[in-house]
Parts: sequence; structure tokens; C-alpha cells
Amino acid sequence: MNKNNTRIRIKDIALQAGVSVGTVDRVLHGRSGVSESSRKKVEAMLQQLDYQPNMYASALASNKKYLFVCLIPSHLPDEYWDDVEAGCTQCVKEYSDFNISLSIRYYDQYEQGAFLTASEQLLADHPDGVILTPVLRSETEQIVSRLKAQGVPYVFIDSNIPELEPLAFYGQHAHQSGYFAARMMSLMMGTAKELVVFRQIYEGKLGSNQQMKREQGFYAYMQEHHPDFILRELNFNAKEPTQSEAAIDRFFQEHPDVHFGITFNSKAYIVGEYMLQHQRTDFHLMGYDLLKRNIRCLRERAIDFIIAQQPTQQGYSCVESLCNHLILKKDIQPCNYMPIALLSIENIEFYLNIHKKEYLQLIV
Amino acid sequence: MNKNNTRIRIKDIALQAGVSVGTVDRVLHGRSGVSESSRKKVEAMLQQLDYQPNMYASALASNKKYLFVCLIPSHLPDEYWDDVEAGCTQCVKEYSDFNISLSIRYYDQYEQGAFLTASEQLLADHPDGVILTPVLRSETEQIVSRLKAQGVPYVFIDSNIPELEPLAFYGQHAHQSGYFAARMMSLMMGTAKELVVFRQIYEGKLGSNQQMKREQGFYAYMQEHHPDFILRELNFNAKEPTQSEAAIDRFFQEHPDVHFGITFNSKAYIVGEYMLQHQRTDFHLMGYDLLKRNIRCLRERAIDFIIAQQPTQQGYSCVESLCNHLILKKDIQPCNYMPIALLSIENIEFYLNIHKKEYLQLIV
DNA sequence: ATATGCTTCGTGTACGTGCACAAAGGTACG
DNA sequence: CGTACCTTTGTGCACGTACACGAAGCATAT
Repeated sequence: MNKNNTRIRIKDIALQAGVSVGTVDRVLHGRSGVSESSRKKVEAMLQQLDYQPNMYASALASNKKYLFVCLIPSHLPDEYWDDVEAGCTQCVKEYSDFNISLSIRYYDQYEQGAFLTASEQLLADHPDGVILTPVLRSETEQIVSRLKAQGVPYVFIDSNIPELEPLAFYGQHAHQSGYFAARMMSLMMGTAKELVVFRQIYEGKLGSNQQMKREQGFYAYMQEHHPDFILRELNFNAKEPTQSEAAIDRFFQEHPDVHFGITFNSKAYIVGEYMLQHQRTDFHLMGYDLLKRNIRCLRERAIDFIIAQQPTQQGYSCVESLCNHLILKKDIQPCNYMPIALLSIENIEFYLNIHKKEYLQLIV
Repeated sequence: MNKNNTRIRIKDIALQAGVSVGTVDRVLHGRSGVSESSRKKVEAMLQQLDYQPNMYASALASNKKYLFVCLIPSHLPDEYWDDVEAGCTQCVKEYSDFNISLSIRYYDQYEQGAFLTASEQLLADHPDGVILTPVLRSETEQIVSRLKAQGVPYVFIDSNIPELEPLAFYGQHAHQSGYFAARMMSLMMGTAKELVVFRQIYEGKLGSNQQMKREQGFYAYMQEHHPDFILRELNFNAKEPTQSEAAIDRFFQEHPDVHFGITFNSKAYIVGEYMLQHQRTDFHLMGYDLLKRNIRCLRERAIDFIIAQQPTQQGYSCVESLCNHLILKKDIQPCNYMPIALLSIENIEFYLNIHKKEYLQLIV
């Protein structure tokens, strides 16, 4: 905007610099065929008039199509990745005037090599931008190096490997969220000193990196502030969900005085639903992620607090950052931690309101 | 998008319907001069091919300028309204390619009639969209009726009067946030049963509607869950901030056993800074809003929890909703409650990250 | 002097939509 | 049958930018 409240156009620059719009265009895009004297005149004018290109006109004129590919673990409905996906597709819809499209590729996160196979297919799509989760370091490194060679920007979602220099990262600071969870847990515990950590064990593995980091953050806080607390552990067999009830039964027979627990994965509902079924209201539970079953438990007071990591927002931001980078040429913040949101029955409606409109139950 | 992955244009509709683009254009804009038979053919094609106009091309072609006016209380730097303003201007910047501009008008919220005077000036600007806070019912009604008569959309920020039918409302559910605060307070209190509510009294008035609603929500929760609690009150004279310290001194002389307190306005730092100065670490405090002085208190552990209401986000959303309505012709959600975010020293950095980049202290 | 090659630059058309204007067709009236 | 007038329709230019094409200018070679 200049003093007349009208926007500076290429034409204005050309006029003031005494050249044609074509020359200004060449300077703007760093193309060859401009004399040193013209280039200097144009650059001076661009600076002086603070030219800001109209990106919408630009996108219209260039008439280029962009294909983004998102590579995420295959999942069932009402799981974490479902929300990530929803956020991505919503953003694509909102930016559809820019001729962008999104192809989502899935891989079995428990199958050796599935990630690499899916990556190959991804590369074959010749995408203009990529969204993926860097789960395994070496495998991610392989695909990232090829994307980098082709100049294709890639965004990391959920977890980050900064050394691989993604265009951007969107996810939660897992360690700190566990640390925060511990503070809330200790507040909730009052004078109690014993709690249980519920875990899902899959083929001897303790779950994703994110989950492990949360747990570490939790333990760190407890060690710093409450070294006298007794932290028990109950490991579920993730492959045999039907055995969970028996495992919980056994645990409480052994430890009847434990009234507080937390899960660092999104399956708090397993414990919550157990409590509902057994009509126990004396057990206080925390967990992660706004799955429908978790929300139900929260509403029925079988879960006290849920820590949300805004998966929908993450997905949306990932696609948006690719648009901003490729089309609107904006600068992108490389590291974007999501808020560590604490949800209880008292404030949850105002979080669902944002991205899950269908859930909204207005509190009047 | 059709099956060829190319977007349906007006030209495509015209071709398929056997008419010219001018006729399609007339149908799209509901203008006169179209025969019944043509209209039907075109409408059928629009439906069949699911035509979605390219709003960026549309905005480019119409070449219209939009003026938005925002009417908010005059304020000092580092106050709540400062963030609202920042959100508005940020959004204007991001949508600047649409030829929008924003004029912010201020009024003295403590001066009788100042709101109406400012409203008159606002109307004289002939704005295309308006953002304001409906503080006083009757005064707001006056200006809103004139805006409505002129067909100028208006958005309410911070608080809402649904009967006045704004295009949209962005703000927090004040009662529920107080209710939520009470739950957190009672968790924090453990076995204690006594707390103090700090207030700012200005010429006999207890502060804004929002503040009163928060307090009501707080009391409601306490009555439901902890009717045995003793809630004391300490009223500051808002006009004489220098007397605050003496007032706090007096209060604690009278009530040495009170270790918990809350403010429903944004001035928790008054109490927090008192505690820092007197090196008291045995008092636990809650408050509202991410003012710099509150953030400092939180970081130095003089405030335990702050409830944020995302003023920057509110301002941003207000401007965005006007753009979406006027320019992009999108449907607008009329009632938008902001998340009731609970911030502590453990998670605050990830909230500042979003809108107050300058604060960011990365936790690694 | 003409031809060739290179650099530098301006012009024209396109993107998808909005809108003004003109053209075409129809009806009514003298 | 011609004119006037209205309704309906098509055409063309504009918005700001991208890019292809060709023109102009100059130096060197023939």
C-alpha cells in the first residue's frame, strides 16, 4: 500500500523505473536477460515502493497444479491419525482455488519395510510437497535425501528430526507434555503417593518415540518434585485387547490402594471403560488424545483429564505450510510446537468446537 | 474438480449449457435479464458439475476495496486489547491481497457516552464490515440497528449479545471458564478450605460483564462441590493502584491462614508481584490473561495458573470472518467460543509460541 | 554492405471472473 | 413495413501477474 491506499503493482514499478513490465518481471523472478543498469533501477524501485506481489493474481497466472502427498500409518476410524488426515483434507479444500490436490498414502507401522515401500510409491507420484512422520531415523533419512535432491519440500508431522531439516515441523513437545501431565497428576493426587502407569506392549516394544518421551517427562517431574511417590506399571498386551480386563482385575487385587493412573498412549478408554463397567468412581485417570471413546469417558467422569495435541490442527498446518511456501512464497517457521492443552469435562466442549463441530453440545 | 482433475470454470458451464459466459454470470449473481429456459439449463449444469467459483479470480476481477472498522476500548500497551488489536492487524496483513484495510477506533470505556460518540465516527467511515464489543446493551443496540439497515455486517468480540444477531461472535464462555477455574483451584487447594477473591472496584462497579460471569461460574462450582469452603474477598480501588500493597498487607494480617487466591480480571500480577517482593512462596494464585507482567509472575512461580482467552486469535478470527463472508462468500459459524486454556509454567511456552513469537524460550 | 549471433527489452496473450456495452431477437404500434 | 422499445444474449475489456515471442540494438564475421 502506498499513501493513496492503492496497492503497488508491477506496472507501477515499471513506470517509475522507466522499463517495461517484462523487465520488472524478469528481475522479480531472477531470470536472465536484464542489463545491470536496468536491474539496479528496478531493484531500487521495488525497495523504495515496498512492492508486495499479489499472490492470488500470481497463482492465477501461473496456472500451475500442485500435488501434495501425505504418508501416514494406516489406521482405523476414530484414531489419532484419522484427525490428522481430516485436518489435511480440510486445508486442501480451503486452498482448492490454488489448484492443489492431496494424495494420502498409508503404511503398516508394525510391518518391517512398509514405510520404505510406501516411500517409493510416493516418489513415483512426483509430488510437489510431502508430509510424513519421521518414525525411524535411517529409513526417513533415505527418502528425505532423495526429496532434497529433487528440491521437493517435506514437512514432518507428530515427531521431529531437526537434523533432516524439514521445511517445517508440527507436533507436540512430548517430553514437556509428560512433565506437565505429572504436575497435574500430583495436584490431583493430593496426599496420595501411589499411582499406576498403563502401557501397551507390542512385540516387546513400548510404543512410539513420542509415547516414550512423554513417559520420560512424567518420570522426570516426579523424580524432581515427588521422589517419594510409588509408580507402578501395568503392561497390556496390545495384540490381545480381550485380556485387558483380566489384567486390570489382577492389578487391583494386588494393589487395591492405587487410585490414580495415566496412559501415555491414546488408549486411556480401556481403563476408563473398565471403571464405568465396574462402577468404580474412586479411580482417577489421565490420558492422551481426543478419541471418541476417550471423550465419552471424560464426559462420564471415568477420565479426569486428557491432554490433547491437536492432530487436526497439525494436519491443517502441514498442508498450509506447503501452500505458503510453494505458492504464496511466505517464510515458514521451521519448528512449531502445538499447545499442550489440558482438557476436563469443564472445558472440553470448547475444544471440540474448533475442529469437531459434530460433537458440539453447547453449554448455556 | 471433475474427473480430469481440472477445475470447472464458468466457461465450462456455459459450453455445457449452450449459453454464453455472460448468461452464466448473470445466473450466478442472480441478476436479471435471463430467460426462464436459460436459467434452468444453467442451474442444472451448475448443480451437475458442482461448480465452485475461483474466489481469488473473482476478487481480482471485482477489484473492490473493503474497509473494516474495529471499535475497542482505548488501552495501554501490554493490556488485553493490545493483543486483540495485534490479531486484527495481523489478519489484515495476511489478507492484504484482497484490498482490505482496517481502521481502529478507540473509546474510553469508563466515560459515559464515549462509545456512542465513537460509533458515530465509525458510521461516518462508511465501513464494509465492523468489529466491536457489545458492552452496554442499549448503546450497542442503537449502532447495530443502523448497521443492519445499511446491510453492513458486524462481528462481536469478547462478549456476545446473540439477540442482536451478529455475523459472528468470538470470545470465551466466561461463566464456564470460571467454573473450570474453580475445579483447578479446588485441586490445588488439597485439604485447605479457605481462599480469597481479589477484585478491582471502579466507582462502585465490579468490572466488566465477562469478569462478573467468571466469578459467578467460580462460585457456582464451589457451591456445588465444596459448599464448606470459605471464600473471602479483597476489593482493590482500581483508581488508586498505589494503595494495593497496603490493602494486601491488611488482608493477610487479618487472615494469615489464607494461602489461595484468584482474580477474575487480568491484574493477577498485582498480587503476584506483591508475593515476589515479600518473598512469599506459600501463596498460590490464579488469574486471567497473558499480560507480560502475568507471564513474568508465572515464570517466577508467583502465579500458579493463568487462564488464557486467546485475544490475538479472537481479533484474527473477527477480521477473517468478515473476509470470508464478504469476499469469499463462505458460511460463517455465528457463535465461536474460544478454548478455555489452562497455562502453567510447564506448558506456557507452547502457547506463546503461537502468537507472541518474541516471547519464545525454547525448551529443549 | 550484408549476414549472423548475442544481449536486452517490450508486447501480447493467458489465467478465471465481473461487468459494461452492444447485438440480436421479439413485440407492439403507427 | 418501418420504427421504437423491451428482453435476452453474446462479446470484450479489465483485474495483476507469468511467460512466450519477437523486435531492437550492437558487435563481429563474411
